[in-house]
Amino acid sequence: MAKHRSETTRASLIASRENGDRLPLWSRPGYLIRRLHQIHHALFLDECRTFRITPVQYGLLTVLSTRPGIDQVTLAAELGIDRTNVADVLARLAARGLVRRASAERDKRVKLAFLTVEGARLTGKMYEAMHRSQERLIAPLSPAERRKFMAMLTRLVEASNQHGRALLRPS
Amino acid sequence: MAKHRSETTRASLIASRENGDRLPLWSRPGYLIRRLHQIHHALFLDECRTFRITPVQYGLLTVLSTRPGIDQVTLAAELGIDRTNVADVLARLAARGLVRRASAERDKRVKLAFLTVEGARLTGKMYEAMHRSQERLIAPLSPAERRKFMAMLTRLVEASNQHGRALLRPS
DNA sequence: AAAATAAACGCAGTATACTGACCATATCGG
DNA sequence: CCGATATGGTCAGTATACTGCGTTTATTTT
Repeated sequence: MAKHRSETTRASLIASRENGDRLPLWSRPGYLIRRLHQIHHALFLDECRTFRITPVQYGLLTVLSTRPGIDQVTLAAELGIDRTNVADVLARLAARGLVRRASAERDKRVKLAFLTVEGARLTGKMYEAMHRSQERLIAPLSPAERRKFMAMLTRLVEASNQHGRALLRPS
Repeated sequence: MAKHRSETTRASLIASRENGDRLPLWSRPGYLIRRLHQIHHALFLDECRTFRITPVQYGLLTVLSTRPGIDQVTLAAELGIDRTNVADVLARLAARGLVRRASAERDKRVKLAFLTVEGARLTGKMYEAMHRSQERLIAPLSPAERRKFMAMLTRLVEASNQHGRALLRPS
C-alpha cells in the first residue's frame, strides 16, 4: 500500500513536471478527427441499421456498382484502405451473397469482384439512408462553412495521401 | 459462364439505373474524415515508431498523467471511446508496465488506473514526437485556416457528441 | 429490510485496418 | 531462355472500437 502510494506520487510528479500545461487532448486535430470519424460511423449505422451494412462495406458496394470486375488492389486504392482489409470486407459481402468473386483469365494472380443482382439492389435502396447520414454529420455547419470544410478536408487528404499502405487513388 | 456474365450484366444495369450520377465516394464528408483519420494514425506511428505507442494509447497515458486514479468509465468519457475498448488498451499498457490498475476501496465495482514511473517518463519523452505528428497533419493549411478548421471540427464533435456508446465528456 | 433499479466491469463476438511474411504468377534484363 | 524483380493474393498476428449479455456491487424505492 505505502509502496503503491509512493510510486503513484512519483509518477504524478514526473507527469506534472514533464507534461504540465501542454496541448490538451481535445485541442489536438488528430483526436478531434478520430472522434468525428466515430460519430459518422455511429450516424451511418443509425440510418442504415435495417440493411446491416457498414460505411466501408457500402463504399465498396458503390465502387463495384460503377466499376464491375475490378481487382482487389485497384479496389483498395479507390477506397483508400489496405488490400488485406479489402479481402476481409469482400469475404463478408460474398458470404451474404451481395458480391461475387472470380479469377481473371489473362492474369491468374488477379481476383475480380462483381455485384450480384441482390447486391446492386441493396446498394440502390440504401442510397437515401447513406445520404441522410452524411447530411446529419455536417448539419451543424452553414452551407458556406460546409463547402470550406469539405475543401479543407480534401486538401489535407490529398497533401498527405502517400502515408500508410492504404494510399487513396480515386479514378 | 454464360450464367455469370448475364448476372453481372443485370447487376450493372440495376446499379447504373438506381445509382448513376450520384454523390461520388470522395465528395462524401464521412469518407474524407475516415481517410484523414487513417492518415493521422500513419503520421503518428511514423513519428512515434521507436516508442511503440499508438495514438489512443498515448491519449490514455496523457489523461492518466493529469488525472491519476481515474476509473475506467470516466477514462472512457475523457477519451471519447467505449469502456470495453478502454479496458483493452489498459490491459496492453499494464502488460508493458506503463500503467497500474487497482480496485477502489469505497466502491468494489470500480477499478482505478495509474501511470507507473516508467509510464510517466515515456509519456513525457513522447510529447515532442506526438506534437510533430499533429503539426504535420494540418501543415497544408495556413495558420488562419487551421484555426477555422479546428473550430469547425470542435463544433461538429460537440453537436453530435451524443451518438454511440463512446460519448465524449472532457473535464 | 426487501425488491427493483442502476452502475461498473468483464467476456464473447464482430468489423475495420493495418504489418510482416509467404506463395504464385508476370514481366523484364541480360 | 533464365534469373531477378515486381505484382496480386493470402495468412497470421495485433490494435482499435464497438454490441450484447451476464455478474457483482450500490443505490433507490417500496
